[in-house]
Amino acid sequence: MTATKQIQNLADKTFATLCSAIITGEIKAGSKISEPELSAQLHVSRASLREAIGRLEACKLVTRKANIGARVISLSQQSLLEIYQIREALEGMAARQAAENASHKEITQLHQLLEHHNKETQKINGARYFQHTGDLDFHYHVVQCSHNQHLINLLGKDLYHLMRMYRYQFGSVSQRVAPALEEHSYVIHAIQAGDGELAELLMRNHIRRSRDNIMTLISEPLS
Amino acid sequence: MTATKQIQNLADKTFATLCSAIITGEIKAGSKISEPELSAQLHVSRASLREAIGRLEACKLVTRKANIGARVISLSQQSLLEIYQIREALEGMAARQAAENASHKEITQLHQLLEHHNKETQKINGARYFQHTGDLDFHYHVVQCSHNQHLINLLGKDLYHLMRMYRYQFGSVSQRVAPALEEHSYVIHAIQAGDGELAELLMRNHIRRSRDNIMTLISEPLS
DNA sequence: TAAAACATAATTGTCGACAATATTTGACTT
DNA sequence: AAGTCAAATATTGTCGACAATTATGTTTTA
Repeated sequence: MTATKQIQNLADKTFATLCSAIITGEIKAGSKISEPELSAQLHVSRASLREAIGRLEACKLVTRKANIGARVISLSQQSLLEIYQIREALEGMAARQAAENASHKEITQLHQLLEHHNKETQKINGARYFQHTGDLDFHYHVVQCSHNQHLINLLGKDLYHLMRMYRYQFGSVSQRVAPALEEHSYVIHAIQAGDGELAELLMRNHIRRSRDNIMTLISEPLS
Repeated sequence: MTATKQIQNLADKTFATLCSAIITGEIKAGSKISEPELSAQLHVSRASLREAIGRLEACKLVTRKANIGARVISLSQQSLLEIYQIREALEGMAARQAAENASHKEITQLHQLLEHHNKETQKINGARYFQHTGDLDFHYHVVQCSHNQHLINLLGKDLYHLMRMYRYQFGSVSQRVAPALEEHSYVIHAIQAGDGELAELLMRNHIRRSRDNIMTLISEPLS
């Protein structure tokens, strides 16, 4: 899909490893990160490890205190709410700019993506598939269409990991797969029509509904 | 004003030093960063320096390529435009949440800040003062009032330095100090009234006007 | 003369060791 | 027995050195 990962240094690989481990919960949320322990476990020097930890801090997956060390962030409903509010603002703007800047080719790809997701969700376990990759995929592509490089970096590199972490660890499979897909369709049509104002409005509504859904699921744990 | 800077390690200090140097243009935009040179100049080991550079990368002041090194970002009109668009979305949301969450005390402080800025701009060179610190100050405080910690970090720690860099190096003194102060006043009143919808709208308009002003000044350099 | 290939120099990446700080352990006092 | 202080231990911060990669400059060749 995207360009193949170019050669990367040890710190990059270590960052990728830790990133997955934190997102999936293999390294527990709220736990302390021990440099000697991890450095031995990953067969990496502390220097490379520390650089990796620095990047984890940059994308908000860990917090660091001087002379004390790094901790994986703790998940909370409040924090998740804040992230959704930021996404509403940022992805709303992304949708607006996508309507202004997306090429014909990109719009075609958006339609294809939507169709692909529709087919996938008809299969068994489609809901889960959609929840874990499909939805983020759609949002990712809309952001790309904005052609706003700062926005792409902010959402794609900084907030993306956080969102995935919450999906993995908080993530009950959503009951609103069908409505979400329909809302995606509306957004795409507004983008295709070049109506930035409408695209922003629809995207914001979509994210707000998604947020409300998650929040009620969390505050009333049913299982 | 804010809490006094607590004890910090060498990497922190080095980051602060480089941050200023880059923002003010002492280290020229687009120039390459030589680790041996800087490490000797600042009397700091390369390890500490590299950690500082990592943080510069995190707040987008430098870009890094594997095995090649770090470069200070290049300033461009396009990039500045993108930053303003992100600020419009993010600070609009901040104003909305400030209207919902700000305490009476914080609102009083906003009024005091506005009054202070009004007085300052009546003095000689007030326009320059306002341009370089006052305006950012107001926006900073509104963001604080949102009580959204993620938003505060994103705007305050990540985007703040970038904005200052553009102000310093692109920054002709604005001709719209008075209108800007008036717009600030409107935003504060909406926040005080608890009208989030209006506060967001007013803040977005304010930032958009500020953006348009800068953009025309840049594309028609008058001096 | 221009371009390719090689050798040299400089820069970034990686590592282990030492110093400074924080945490734990344990003895001692009240 | 509980609390406090001090020594001991472990963790983070900092450094200089070596390895790998990239940039430079020279020579060789078409």
